[in-house]
Amino acid sequence: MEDGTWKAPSYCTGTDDDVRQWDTREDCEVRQILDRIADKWSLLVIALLDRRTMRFTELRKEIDGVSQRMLTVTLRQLERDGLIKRTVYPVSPPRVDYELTALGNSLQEVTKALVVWTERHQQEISEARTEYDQREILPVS
Amino acid sequence: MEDGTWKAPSYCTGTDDDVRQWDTREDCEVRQILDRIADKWSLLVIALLDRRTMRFTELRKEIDGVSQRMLTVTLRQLERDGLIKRTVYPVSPPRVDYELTALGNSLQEVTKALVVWTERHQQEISEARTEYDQREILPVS
DNA sequence: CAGTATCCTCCGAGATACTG
DNA sequence: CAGTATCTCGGAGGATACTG
Repeated sequence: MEDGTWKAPSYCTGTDDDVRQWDTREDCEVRQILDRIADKWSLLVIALLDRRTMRFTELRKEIDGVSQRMLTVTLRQLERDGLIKRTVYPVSPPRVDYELTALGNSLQEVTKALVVWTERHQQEISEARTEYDQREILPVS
Repeated sequence: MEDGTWKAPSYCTGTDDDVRQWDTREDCEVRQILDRIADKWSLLVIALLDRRTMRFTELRKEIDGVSQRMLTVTLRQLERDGLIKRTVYPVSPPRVDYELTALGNSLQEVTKALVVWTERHQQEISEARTEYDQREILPVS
């Protein structure tokens, strides 16, 4: 941080069997970016913008439960991180379009895999929970 | 919810060009699971358990900043979701091992991709932020 | 329409103390 | 060692009102 020395990537890629060494320091960049991506709304926004341009109100309508403020905050953060592009048309009433950048699109492919995984395994998770909860009720034989 | 009717998958897989229709309802299962996975510590725990068995204190040492309580809570949730297996050895002092289940391992592959993406693009994000912040300081020409 | 600007609430998460 | 049991607090996020 204080000097300009090269910092090794935190997720070291050695031999294929050794891709496991983590930088889990609280202040490391990966943790920070991950926290941002994995927040309450970002994943949803990124998924919805997949190969689509959307306006503010469109996004608001699609994402159940998001407040005006939080959608704005989320969009600003994503824009700041270079993941989405915000285009303002100087017309009245105002019109603002949001779309993924190339960077955002590459992230979208990864997060989509996460969503698809969740879709595909929600049943298993649901069953595991039921089983776990029943064990809790009857801990004694 | 109240009836037993079949609910279509929220992430509809129609033709390959149409994989975009989301169920973004607040109470939908995918949102709930995603919120769980994307919480502050789960991703870290899952990544660390990649092809490894670890004890409680080991995990605590590896994950910078996690409190005893939050590690316990996180591990319990992951166990409940069927993602990790908890093994208690009845010895003194107690010994508890944590490892991924098959389900947990399949998730790990997906989340690893997310971490790798973050690693690979942190520089770009960092630069985008700098540029954005400088635009903010000088909004006028 | 697409936002800001405030105010306020709630609970995720940390700190601390205790235990089988 | 591997946890529980409490208490506490900051800040993420919601509600509402206003505006270019």
